[in-house]
Amino acid sequence: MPELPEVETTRRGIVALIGRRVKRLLLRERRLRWPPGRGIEKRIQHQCIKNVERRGKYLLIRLDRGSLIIHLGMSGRLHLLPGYVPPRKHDHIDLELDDGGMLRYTDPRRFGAFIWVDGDPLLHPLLVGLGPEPLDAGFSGAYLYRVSRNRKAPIKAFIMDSHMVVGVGNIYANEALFRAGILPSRAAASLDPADCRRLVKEIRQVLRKAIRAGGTTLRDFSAADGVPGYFAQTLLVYGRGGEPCRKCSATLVESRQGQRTTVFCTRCQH
DNA sequence: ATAATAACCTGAGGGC
DNA sequence: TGCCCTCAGGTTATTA
Repeated sequence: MPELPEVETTRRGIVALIGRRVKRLLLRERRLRWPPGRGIEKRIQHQCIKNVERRGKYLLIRLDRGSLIIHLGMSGRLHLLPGYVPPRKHDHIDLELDDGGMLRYTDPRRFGAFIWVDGDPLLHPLLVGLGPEPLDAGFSGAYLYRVSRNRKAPIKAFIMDSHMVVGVGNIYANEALFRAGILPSRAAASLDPADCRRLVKEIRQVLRKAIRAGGTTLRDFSAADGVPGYFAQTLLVYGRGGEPCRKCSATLVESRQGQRTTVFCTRCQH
């Protein structure tokens, strides 16, 4: 479900947690992609929430003596509720606050994660090897050119690899490659410095615009207050296979690349 | 080390 | 209405 813009939208929707205190954690289902550690309920109880951050597609909720690492997987959502609401199917975790509010974690497919860590969350094995944030200065054309040398993998798979750069999922990989005029199937190493500069520029731009729009809502994504994202109206290729290219009117081609639907224009992308 | 595939899950939608 | 198939915004583990 969520790529970087949707996770960032979620983060902004839950910053109101800061300064509030945990009354208790209610775990109805612990069979997630990475299960919450044993004893998480006891460890988090009565702690004050200090900050709400994001690293790639991970949300980091920092408390007095430790942090929550939350990943939404494909179908995860977080909702900040002002008071008690009866839980529905797939409402796996409630973080109850001492003022009566609660943060509810919902995830039908259970590909997500809700983990407690005592130490620095950035040193957790899931986070420690991650590539640069795409909106930080460390993600530059020069960087992409350097790390893609001798890499035969398709450039689309390459930019979706979180060890190269975080936050780029299937929607925005398709969109950025179209905007940069680069075919998704090209070997990463075949990009020259100008290609890399263009691609980095378009990745950054499309992510920034999507954040501004509140993310992309295709089926079920919404911000923590329930408001959907509006970036779907801006998508140029994703979900448009067989339809005319918005730049040149040629029919967009849809194929499958590494189990992922890939859409591109053979006239605009080379 | 790198690249390709399988695996983890549930739900929605299409064809019959 | 039901059954079977495919697909879905992610990531790791396993295999060559």
